[in-house]
Amino acid sequence: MGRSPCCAKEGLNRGAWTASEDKVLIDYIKIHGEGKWRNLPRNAGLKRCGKSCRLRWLNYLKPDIKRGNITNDEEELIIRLHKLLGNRWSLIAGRLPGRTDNEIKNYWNTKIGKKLKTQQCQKNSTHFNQAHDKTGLHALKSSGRPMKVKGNVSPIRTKASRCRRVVMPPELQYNDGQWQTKSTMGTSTSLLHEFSSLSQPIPDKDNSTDFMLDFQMDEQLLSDLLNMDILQPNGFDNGVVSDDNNTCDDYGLLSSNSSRTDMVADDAVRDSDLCQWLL
DNA sequence: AAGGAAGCCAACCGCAAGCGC
DNA sequence: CGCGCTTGCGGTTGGCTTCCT
Repeated sequence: MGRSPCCAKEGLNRGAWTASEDKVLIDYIKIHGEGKWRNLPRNAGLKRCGKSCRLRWLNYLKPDIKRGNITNDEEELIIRLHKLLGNRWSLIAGRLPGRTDNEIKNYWNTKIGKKLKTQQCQKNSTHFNQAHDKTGLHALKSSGRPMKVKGNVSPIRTKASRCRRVVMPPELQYNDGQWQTKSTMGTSTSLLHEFSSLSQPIPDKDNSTDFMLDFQMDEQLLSDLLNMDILQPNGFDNGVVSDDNNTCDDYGLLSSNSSRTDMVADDAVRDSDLCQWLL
């Protein structure tokens, strides 16, 4: 038998939505509400796939969607949340009222990621210049637009991952609801610094910054996380060694598959819990 | 002025979680 | 418990716009 396709591919409109299609969708949802996306197109008389209707509504037509430029405050928040959550755009969007995950994802891919990469490359260039002066790696136009560079510059490729395992350095112990160093057993606040200095790259090149996902942390630690300077390489990722192709790894622009990490605290926190902390 | 490169963003695609039966 | 369906998510694509040479 098999599963029926989400929508019949034939006879459906594709591409950009027209104003009349938008109106039909809006009118239908006004009356019947959201949901039942699969049946919506047929009931509403739209020649669109249900997924397409849902996407159009959620990303564009929904009344509470905020249009217009991302503000500096929003950008700062996105950066911090991304540092904490990785490419979990829906969670990030949940903290930005009126913004959609798609919008934030696009904004990240086109603006923030690039900006951070540029800044890091500029920073690296002071060390990199002497040895790699001819690579053009950090070449920038005066306008700030990156020059076309041949060579080993990789595009930013982030990968979403559902972190189920957390790597903790052996120096840390979980004690009374906190991670503490064996040496100091300090508070979670001081721990942040301790942890930063202790974190090391995983031998099999796991440069992930998302190892903190699903990690059980108290509010104070979360506050520290959100207030960390994203451009401070000595954050979580201190000591992370960039591989040959990715000079900006230590900003968390590249995440990795959590399955490669060793387990210490499995399933410590679910997404919903993380959301609770963020609220 | 024109052609190509890069930027931008809406939309699509495939996968997986969650749910009901 | 297993299966199928629905929904949501994140990565990718395609086309229009803007910028640069």
